[in-house]
Amino acid sequence: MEKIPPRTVARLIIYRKILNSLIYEGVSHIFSRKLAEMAGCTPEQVRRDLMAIGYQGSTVSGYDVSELEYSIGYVMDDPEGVKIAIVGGGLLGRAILDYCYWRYPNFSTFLSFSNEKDISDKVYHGCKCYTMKQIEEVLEMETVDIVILAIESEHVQNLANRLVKSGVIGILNYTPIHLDLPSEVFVEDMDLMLAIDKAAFFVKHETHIKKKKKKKK
Amino acid sequence: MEKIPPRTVARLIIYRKILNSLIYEGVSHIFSRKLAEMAGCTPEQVRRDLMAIGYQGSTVSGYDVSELEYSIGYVMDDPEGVKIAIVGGGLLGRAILDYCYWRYPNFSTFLSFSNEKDISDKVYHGCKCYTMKQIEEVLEMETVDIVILAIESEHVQNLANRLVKSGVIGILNYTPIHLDLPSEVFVEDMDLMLAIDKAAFFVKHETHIKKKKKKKK
DNA sequence: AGATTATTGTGAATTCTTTCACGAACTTTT
DNA sequence: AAAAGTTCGTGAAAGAATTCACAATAATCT
Repeated sequence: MEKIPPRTVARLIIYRKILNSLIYEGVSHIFSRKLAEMAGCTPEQVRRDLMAIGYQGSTVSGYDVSELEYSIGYVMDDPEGVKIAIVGGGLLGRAILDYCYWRYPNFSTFLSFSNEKDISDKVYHGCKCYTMKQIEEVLEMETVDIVILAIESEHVQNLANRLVKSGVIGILNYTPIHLDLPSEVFVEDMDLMLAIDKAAFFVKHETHIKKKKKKKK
Repeated sequence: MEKIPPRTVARLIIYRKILNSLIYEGVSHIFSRKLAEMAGCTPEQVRRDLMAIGYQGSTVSGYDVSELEYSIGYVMDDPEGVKIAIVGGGLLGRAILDYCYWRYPNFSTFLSFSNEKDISDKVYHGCKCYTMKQIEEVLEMETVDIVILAIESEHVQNLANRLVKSGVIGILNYTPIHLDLPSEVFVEDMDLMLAIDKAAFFVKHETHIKKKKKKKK
């Protein structure tokens, strides 16, 4: 399979979420125009993106919702699933855990690490909780692919190094500290303040407004 | 001033955060190479980005940290500041509020709306808290530019419409529901699960790995 | 049964972004 | 004082992503 462009990947994930809710609602087919509208992009993008995964629709009824959902999953999901841990039992960590609890599509394991006494050693939403000291020990037993970092501590870089050494290959970094890690590790800095700053700029400069639709001839 | 490319805006915000911590540490000058390393991008990108805001460095000592920080602020900040409200007093809402409390650079007002009885009518980190019912009433008195949506409710679209009608022009949407709003409104969907899905894909497909540095001749 | 309309798939054009490559300015080394 | 090494700024090339525009197809209307 050809390499899928990153922007396409991001949108495919969105389409998939929409398709799943359409399945739930009992919708059987959808046109690129409608899907684009629901996803917040253009119909052309939808069609190009689906080209990338080789899914073909019909000019009559558009795309078969279930089939398409399956096709996206086929291309994107790893058959072994993805194992995830959350580090940090504060407000944010627990918020994310709650969030995941309600709708985790294809992630097999969840683990949680935290220093908070009342959280460690419990099972929360089916998710085993440990103390931070146990990280190495636990990751020795259970493989974890992605760690969600949601702590306030200063020693995040150190912690990240420990995680990578224990076999973690992806980090979602909710701390405001930029992490420097080997390039094989996927790191996404999710700094909440940066998102606000960005919104502030675009709102004030009106740079985000799309150009007008051009007239039909 | 020429329109600043969106990617550049995103990076400028990152540079600025770094520059502020450098100021705090007493560093007076920095080279594009170092700044790039700290920001996770290339020196060429740094130099191009700074071109976009018309800041000139020196070939000898690089960029003056304070001056550059000021220049970025001059281009990006609205002199009137940005007024922000958080809707939702659950774990996520409070996490974000805590987060903002520690480091809000140039946002003037914070308001918070929530249904939780024990949160409304309080002042939290200097942030006035109201019930959701008071939204129109409060927004009539105080302008709010950006709202951070951090609720679990189903009627998010409705709520968003109300907010926009009350003058809100930007929304950071932490709910999993895609919002359909007039194109003048800046909306960023921040669905936490999508971030995980994306990480899962890139981790498993190793698409994120940069190509090797090429040899010097 | 022909004209009209809607939709997909996709080459080609366009726009946006990154990277390359090198001149100019200055410092340090030999 | 010449050579070698930095670094910045930037034109130009390369690479990605989006958008345009239209052929192909099938349904519906007149």
